[in-house]
Amino acid sequence: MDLKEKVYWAFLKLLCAFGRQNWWPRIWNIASVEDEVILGAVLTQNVSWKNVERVLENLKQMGIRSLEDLLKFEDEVLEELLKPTAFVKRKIKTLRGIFGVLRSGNLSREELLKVYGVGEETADVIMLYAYNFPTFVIDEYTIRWFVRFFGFLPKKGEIREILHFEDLFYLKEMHALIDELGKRFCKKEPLCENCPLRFKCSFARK
DNA sequence: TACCAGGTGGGAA
DNA sequence: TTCCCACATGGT
Repeated sequence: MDLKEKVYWAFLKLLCAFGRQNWWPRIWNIASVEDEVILGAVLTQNVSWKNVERVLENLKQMGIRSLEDLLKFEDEVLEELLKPTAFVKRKIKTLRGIFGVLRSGNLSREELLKVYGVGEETADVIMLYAYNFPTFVIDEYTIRWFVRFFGFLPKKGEIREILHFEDLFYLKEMHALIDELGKRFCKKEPLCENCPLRFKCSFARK
C-alpha cells in the first residue's frame, strides 16, 4: 500500500467512524457562507469553536448579518462584541484586512496571506470552505497525526502533496475528520487503543 | 491550578 | 530556518 492509498484508507476509515463533519456552512444568522467562513476562520484562531459560537450569538442578537455590517462598528464596540474569542485587537485588524481584499476584487490565497493575522491555515480554510478552492488545510492536528501515522515528518509542502486529492468533498471532510481524530484519539497523549486508524498507524503498532 | 482550544507574527539563535 | 514567546478568553 503506497502513501496515497494509505491516506485514502484513513479517510474512509475516519468517515465511517465519525461520519460527515459538515464544518461549513453552519448557517447562523450570517447571510452568506463566505462571510460566515471568514468570520469563523479568523475568530477561531487558537480558541475553541465554543468561543466563536458565543460571538455568533452576540451578532445574532444585534441583527448583524454580514462582515460589512460588523465592520461598520468602531473598534471599541467590536472589541466588546468579539471578546469571547480573545486576541480581539488583532482579529479586528485581520477581519478589516480581509474585507479590504474582498472589496479590491483580487481575492486569492496569496492576497489573503498578505493580510496581517492571516497565516497559511486561515487562508486555506477560507479558500476551501468559502470559495471551493481545492487546497488541503494543514494544522497542528494534521502534522501530529501525519508523523504518527506515517512515521516520518516531511516538509509542509510534501505533506500537502501527499494528502491532496482533487476532490472538494474529500478536502473539506478530511481536514475536519483529522481534527476530530486529534480531539478524540490522536491527542498530545495519544489514546491508541480504540483509535480507528490503529491497524495501519506506525505509532500505534510499535 | 494547569492545560488546552478549528494560529500568527516577530524576535533571537 | 527553526524555535520560542506573546497575544487573551473560556471550559474542564
